[in-house]
Amino acid sequence: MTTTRLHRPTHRDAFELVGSAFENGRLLTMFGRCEVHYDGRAASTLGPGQRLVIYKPDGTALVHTAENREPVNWQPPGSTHNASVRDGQLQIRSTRSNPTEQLDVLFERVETVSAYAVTDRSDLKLTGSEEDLRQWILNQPEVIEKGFHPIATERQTKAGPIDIFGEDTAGQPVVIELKRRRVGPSAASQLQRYVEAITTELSNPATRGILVAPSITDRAASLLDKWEFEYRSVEIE
Amino acid sequence: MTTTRLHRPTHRDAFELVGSAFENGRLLTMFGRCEVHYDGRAASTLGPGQRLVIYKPDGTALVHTAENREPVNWQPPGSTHNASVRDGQLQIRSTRSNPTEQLDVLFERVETVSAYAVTDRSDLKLTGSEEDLRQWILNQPEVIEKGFHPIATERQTKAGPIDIFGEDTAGQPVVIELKRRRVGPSAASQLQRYVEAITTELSNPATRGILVAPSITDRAASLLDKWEFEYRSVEIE
DNA sequence: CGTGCCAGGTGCCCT
DNA sequence: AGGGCACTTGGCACG
Repeated sequence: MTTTRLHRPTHRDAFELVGSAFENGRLLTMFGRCEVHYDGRAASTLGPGQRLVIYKPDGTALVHTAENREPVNWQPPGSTHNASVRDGQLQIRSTRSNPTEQLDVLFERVETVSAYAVTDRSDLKLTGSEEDLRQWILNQPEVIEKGFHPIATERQTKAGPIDIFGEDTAGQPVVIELKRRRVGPSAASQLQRYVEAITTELSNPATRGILVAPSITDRAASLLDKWEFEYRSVEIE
Repeated sequence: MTTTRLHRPTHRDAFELVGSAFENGRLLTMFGRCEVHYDGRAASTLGPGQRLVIYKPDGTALVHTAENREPVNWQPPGSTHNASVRDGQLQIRSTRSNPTEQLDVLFERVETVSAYAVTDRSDLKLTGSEEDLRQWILNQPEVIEKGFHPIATERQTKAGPIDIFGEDTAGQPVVIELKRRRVGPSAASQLQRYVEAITTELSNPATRGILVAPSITDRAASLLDKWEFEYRSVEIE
């Protein structure tokens, strides 16, 4: 049996199903009126209301309202779930350590519980990431400039890894920072840290910095300007 | 009736329920074997497998597997959902514009569909945010240093808004950047941009920069060192 | 609307 | 385990 469902169960019945779902590694969804208390990295309280609550076999807990992509409360993977019935409420506590945090969902009334056995899966293939942008540039270095020669990706520096490190026709070092979408000041600062690290490491003040992105804000542009860095507009394919 | 459920429905029956759920602003959950295609800011394909799919009345779509907090695929709020039956599959397409993107979920088999009417709600109260940290410091400026005098929060500069702007006992300007958790190089750079903006604006090279956070990485510390900025360790309460 | 930035960010990879 | 960073980041507040 791959699916077990209860409609308007007693707390005791819901408790039984929830407990066995946790034991057997089922994916669990619950809908009902509940309040939620979180304490850990921050602390929060969510007053009574109807929510969709999801418990995953990997320890994830999600509390969803009718709005937004983000759960209003959650617990990350690696947590352990525990159900109990007390004071006329079905309480489900999700706990983890490092950092220590716990999520309590207290159901006043459970409308629906469903437990699913998830066996069949396959992985996501995604294109259009920064990694794809990098491959595209490595295959056609001339989109940076004529004669640009890539030497390494993820080249390590004291300031962190450079997306693409290379040389121009004059043999001068070139530091390239890639972004798959419109960038602001932080990307310019990031490039600056890398260029400075390379400049110091190679003792070569002629090191160039190039920011590659589909577009750029005014503030980012003036930062590049100040540091005499360059910008290449590259549309994501 | 607040909840409608179908177990192993025909595509036609599922289509009817899904369509009316979209029309009536219901919260919808579906579990079944499906494949997913996304095209928009990036592009992705998810091969056949069992997933939990959620459609919210605000236009959100979420495709969850049995692992992780994040949906494997999704569509943000503001999208519109549309169901159809074709080629023996139940297709649900979620579309939005600006940016243009679309998500197709193709159910080969629907195990369960549930539509919930969500009427009862209340809002989240959260404590321990950066805003709380700011208020805590404004109430006790001496945690920064004896005689520190806050003048403004969110003070605007050419580089962006300063968390707390103030003066020390010598009357010198002080720029404070707050972080609620351990910080890396980007926070140091952020502080640097603000201090430079203030230094320029006030023509006062004695402007001080202070980073306030529970802890700090080595790289961030050496950046602060280089720029002669200071660091105050403040535990979140 | 775009710009900028926080988030209980999450997830991935690397050391 | 910690560091650094990308992410279809999402969400908010402000100009």
